[in-house]
Amino acid sequence: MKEGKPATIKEIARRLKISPSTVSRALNDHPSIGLVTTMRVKKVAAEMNYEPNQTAIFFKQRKTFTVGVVLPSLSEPFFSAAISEIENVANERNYTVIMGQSLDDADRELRILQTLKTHRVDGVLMSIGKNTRDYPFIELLEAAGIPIVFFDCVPDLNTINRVVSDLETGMLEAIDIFVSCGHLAISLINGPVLLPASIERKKAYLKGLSKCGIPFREEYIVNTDLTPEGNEAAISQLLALSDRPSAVVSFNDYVALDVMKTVRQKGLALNQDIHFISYANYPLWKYMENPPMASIEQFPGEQGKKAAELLFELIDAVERPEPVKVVFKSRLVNQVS
Amino acid sequence: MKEGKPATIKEIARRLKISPSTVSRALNDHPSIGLVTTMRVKKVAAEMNYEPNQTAIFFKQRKTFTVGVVLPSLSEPFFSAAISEIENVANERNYTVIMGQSLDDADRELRILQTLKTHRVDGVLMSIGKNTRDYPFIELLEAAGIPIVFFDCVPDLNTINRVVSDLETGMLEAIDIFVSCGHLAISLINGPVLLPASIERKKAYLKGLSKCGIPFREEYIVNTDLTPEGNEAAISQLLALSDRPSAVVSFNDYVALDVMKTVRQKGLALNQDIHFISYANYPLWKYMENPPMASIEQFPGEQGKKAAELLFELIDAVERPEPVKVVFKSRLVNQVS
DNA sequence: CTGTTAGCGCGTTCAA
DNA sequence: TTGAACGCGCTAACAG
Repeated sequence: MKEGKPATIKEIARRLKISPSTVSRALNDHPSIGLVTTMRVKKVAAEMNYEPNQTAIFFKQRKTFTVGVVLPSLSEPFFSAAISEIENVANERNYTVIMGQSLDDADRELRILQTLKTHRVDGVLMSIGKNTRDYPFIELLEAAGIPIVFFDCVPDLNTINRVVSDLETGMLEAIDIFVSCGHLAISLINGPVLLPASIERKKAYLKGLSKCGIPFREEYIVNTDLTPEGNEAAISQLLALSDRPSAVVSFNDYVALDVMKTVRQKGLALNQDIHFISYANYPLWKYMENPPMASIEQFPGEQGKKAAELLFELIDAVERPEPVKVVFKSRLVNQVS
Repeated sequence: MKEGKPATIKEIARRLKISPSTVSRALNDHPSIGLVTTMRVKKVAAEMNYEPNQTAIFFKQRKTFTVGVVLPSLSEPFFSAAISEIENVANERNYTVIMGQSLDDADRELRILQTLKTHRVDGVLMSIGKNTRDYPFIELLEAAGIPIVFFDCVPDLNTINRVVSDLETGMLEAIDIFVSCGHLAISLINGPVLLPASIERKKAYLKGLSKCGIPFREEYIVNTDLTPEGNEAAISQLLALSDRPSAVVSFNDYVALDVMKTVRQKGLALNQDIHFISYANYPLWKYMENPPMASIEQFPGEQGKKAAELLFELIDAVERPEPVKVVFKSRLVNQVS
């Protein structure tokens, strides 16, 4: 009944006048231990309020049953949806999850990875920050034999495991539906020019146009730095055109929110004078009076889940397998009209 | 250069033909080691790519520099805002954060706490689930000497450390502003009757009414189970009244979203026929065409931050201090009119 | 089936 | 200023 320090194997061994290893084996249901002694040991263990000292076990087994998750932000809906699923998968397998947020700061990101390494996590899930240019952490973890799976925002390398969304499919669908509604002046409000995510969107946009036989007009692509001001500037630029677009695909729902607000303020009618589709499928559209025509869903939860499952495969693998690439096709959802 | 296993203290000792303990001390800048040897040791350590084995250190020091965070859900904006701040505080102090989500399942919640205990976390931050009726985990952690700080959704006990929001202040402000706008028929859409959060809201609502000299009408309080259907039923009930309310305080923004949608569908004009204020301050109101009049902010980030700081004080404390209770006054924000 | 011994990597006495 | 020895709690190799 002494609540002070939890009992150790040694103590319960002494109490039963048997050896510590027998106790250890009994507690772990080792086949070579007699049923009776196993029972006796377990009984006394319970009485003495025994709890295995995991830190000792981690130390001995060289395994921590812990995975690290590194994300740009924990409060962003996309990532919190992902991490929620990741926690689920880990929980099922009796792993714990350590998390860190880089806040798009490459130094902080690296520091977190360092910490995870010294904590001897068994694996890492990661989505890199916007400002991460090179990836020293890859060989850092590689050298320590810690498998890593990237998702969503991933380094552009073929040598790594990654789960990403294919932004093209959704974009093609979006343009298709715009065209089938009679729109020909279709614009793209893209993110920062250099961002891989922007480049991919632009490529998909161009492909979508050409598939529908719509000529590309340079002035129909504008960029935003993703700040509210940038978003507003971007839409203003489009609206100022002599033949302003009647349909717009925007970088993501956050951009769309700003943009649509500006449009309203300028006295234009949403879903009438001008129509929107954007990436991300913010879950609240359904409550709005004039939501975008549709959203391009990227399935953050599913991505996180898949990435986690992949990671656990790697952790359990004996041989290091070839790098895996899993692609989630983005899809148009929430069509309102 | 062997990338296989990281070097150990022993190895670098052998390489330098000195004792492991000297190496250990040198690495930790022990004052009693000569400057030269310290330098030599550090140099060789770097060469051999030495990394301290944290699991060994945790084991020996009986300290893991890890805190656990247990929340109902990781994907809910309120909690992800909190956890983001918690991670920040922990990161500053070189602690890592393990997290688990209970999904309002009391069993899962308990299991997570068990896990945290066996992982020997140095402290726990927790917001309990809606279905948690009793708190076996409190003495569980108590017995293990693990300090715990509750926040937001906390057990109703005086013996625990907790950070909570005072729901009353915001409610009083809300009713005040409603009244000053000429509303007398002020209604409350509350959550489940038994939920402490509901009870508190009701109490505040009654107090607010009486402060303004408005008689309480039983039929002006309705309850929802917080599902979309429940929310819709609640508002329908109010709208069906012969003298329906012109102002409504709702349990939270999610309820308000459903409710306002229903109101729109019934052809009533938001912010004209009927006005809303709700708890939680969902960050997207500013984008909506007809947002609620105001929101009652509960400061999730600040709560999380404060709770984390409190926890670290407890972790560092030598003596176990008296239970602390910190209250964040809720406040009306985002007034549109 | 069970006990003995050894050691994981580190910090920390105690002696020199 | 340094080294030798020990032990944290547990598991595993090797006896018996």
